[in-house]
Amino acid sequence: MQRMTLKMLADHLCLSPTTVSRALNGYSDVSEQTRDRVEKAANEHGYRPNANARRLATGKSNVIGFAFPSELNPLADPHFVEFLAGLSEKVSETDYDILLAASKKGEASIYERFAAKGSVDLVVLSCVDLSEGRIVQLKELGLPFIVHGRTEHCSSYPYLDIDNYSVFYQPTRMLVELGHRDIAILNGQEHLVFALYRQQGWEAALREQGVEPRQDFVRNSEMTAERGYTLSRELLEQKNRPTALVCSSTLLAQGAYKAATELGLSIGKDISITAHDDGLPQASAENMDPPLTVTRSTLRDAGMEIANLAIRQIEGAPLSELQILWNAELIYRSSAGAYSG
Amino acid sequence: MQRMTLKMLADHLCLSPTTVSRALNGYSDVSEQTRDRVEKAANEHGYRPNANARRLATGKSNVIGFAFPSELNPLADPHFVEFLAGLSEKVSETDYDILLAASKKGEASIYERFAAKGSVDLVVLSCVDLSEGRIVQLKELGLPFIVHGRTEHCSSYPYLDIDNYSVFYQPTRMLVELGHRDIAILNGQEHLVFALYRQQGWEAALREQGVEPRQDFVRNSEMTAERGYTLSRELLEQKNRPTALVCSSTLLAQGAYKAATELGLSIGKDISITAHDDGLPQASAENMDPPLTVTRSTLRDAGMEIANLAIRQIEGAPLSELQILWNAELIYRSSAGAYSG
DNA sequence: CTTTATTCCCAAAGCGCTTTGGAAAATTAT
DNA sequence: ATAATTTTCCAAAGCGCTTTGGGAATAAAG
Repeated sequence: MQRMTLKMLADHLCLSPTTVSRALNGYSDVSEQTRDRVEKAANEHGYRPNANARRLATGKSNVIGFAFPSELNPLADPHFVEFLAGLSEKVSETDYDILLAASKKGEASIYERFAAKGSVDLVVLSCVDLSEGRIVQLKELGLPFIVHGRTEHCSSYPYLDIDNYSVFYQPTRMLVELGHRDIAILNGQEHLVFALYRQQGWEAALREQGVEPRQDFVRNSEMTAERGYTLSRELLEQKNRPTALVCSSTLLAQGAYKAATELGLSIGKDISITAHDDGLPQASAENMDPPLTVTRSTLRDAGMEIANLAIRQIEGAPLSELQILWNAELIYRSSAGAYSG
Repeated sequence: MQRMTLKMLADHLCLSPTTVSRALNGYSDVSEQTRDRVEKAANEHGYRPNANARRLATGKSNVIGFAFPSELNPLADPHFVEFLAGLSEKVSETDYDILLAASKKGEASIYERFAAKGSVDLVVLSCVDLSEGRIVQLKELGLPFIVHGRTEHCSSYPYLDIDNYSVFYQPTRMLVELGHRDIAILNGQEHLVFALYRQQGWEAALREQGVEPRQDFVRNSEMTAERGYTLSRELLEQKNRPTALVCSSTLLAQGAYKAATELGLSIGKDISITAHDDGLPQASAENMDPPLTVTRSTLRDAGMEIANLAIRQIEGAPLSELQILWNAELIYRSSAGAYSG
């Protein structure tokens, strides 16, 4: 079966391709009557404009790109996958698509390709770290982008981020007020921006109460249950063990639960545990035993919002509307309790 | 900075666009000398043909599509993610891209869009189930596809699959020879084709030795550690419990290990456990304690091979070269042992 | 009834590439 | 020397769409 083209449809309707195109694209200079006729015929014949022809004509691809270096496969990280799920769910409600590109030669080469080939309108950046070369490169290439997260110079580009400072500030402060002094953190990898901000939030909350943050109570690692377990064992087996653990992910907290349990510590009594909850289905905070105190902000929502922002950016929204900071609220559950000296 | 076009490059070289295009595309009717000159200039100026223009001209998009219904998000399944990682890793070595599309209205609507818009050369199907409507639809649409897995009428389309019959036949047979009679299976969801074939392999291995397969020893479910745990508890707590468990995934086996351990059963002695090993990094069979006996065939390799096949298919390889069946070898480790009545 | 707006439609010119079908120049054959 | 090839290049015609810049009706205003 021959694919239906604009011209064929036009011939069929005894109209010019111009008019059919304009009718379908909602221009006002076509009568309602013809527009109806055109739309009906288009539906009947299952006509869809050829994507590539349209892209060539408009210079827009309606594609959102996502690149990653294949060695550090983000697909292996449930946090990232959850984000991507939100992104693609939202994008699929629109006429945009998502292009995935992995490369052994790093993202830089992909962006360069994207930019030169024009196969993508915008790229989404995630897992930003402190020395974010990608942003510089994308600016040079003139390839629009949106960042999930922020770097230091975030004022000049669109982003969506959560207030990571407060993500650790809030639970730490709460724990201090519950009487805890020895509060350790299980954080994400230290090159990641969010991890830095979270650590700062933790330090600030402690210092406010006159507690000097102990650097030996800081752990940075991949956010998996396994690592959470290992690091928690380390921390909790010391003689001067922390009485509370603030984790960057519910996965880390899962590991912490296991370690605490093995060491015979009662969670919420002998040891208080909190985490940031990204809404991973594999590690739901409320179903843990005991239920886990968290700051919550789901990655799925973030993915969806990034999709919104991306599309609005492509359609020309001003920068000011494309910089969003979400707050994560503290949800108290029984995994945290008063210090029992 | 203005994007470099073919025409600009041609002007710069005092050649016609035709010649430049043909030089870059390896046609033989351009002298080696000019070809060199063209290639050098193209590199210098970072010229890449505009993807959309090329697509329009050639009618090929160089894009491999992947669709999924957004409610049943395959990204949540580590098995699928591992497959996708392999796929994208391989694809990224070529000039192809991967388009991801999620839809609430099911894959059907996506394929229809893909076909009508011409945004994709081929789609990859995975998680095929018995009543595979997608295949019928794609044939009708004339949209090329390749299947990871098979259905019953697999002779007419390209696929890559592993011999799932033997995936369960081999370990079951081995277990029977070790003296086991009561062998239960923890299989994938029953609507999935691979689960069916595996079950048949299990049944055959039992019947060959005169053991009638017990239907109450069959469990079908999502392949997660949690489900593996629950189902194993169920099975092992019965009075007439199975003495061996054959699992469809190392994740299920992880759950089985936990259940067995909790019930005080020594793995490899009181209870033998085997699994199919998809090569998930989260659940490595050799690192389990005791090391897990498996049939192994990694999903990452499958993803890479599907990428190869997809591209060869697009480039016109005959069907006969595009139907591949892999065997999964049995790797014996100490999680399985002789029946100790 | 003319003039000025409005409404509705379309011819033609691209978008940036590939491909077809020669043509000119350089080689080889006669 | 001319004729027959071979080599090397290019003009022009698309691919299927959007957009520009009118033009022919029709309606409103003078």
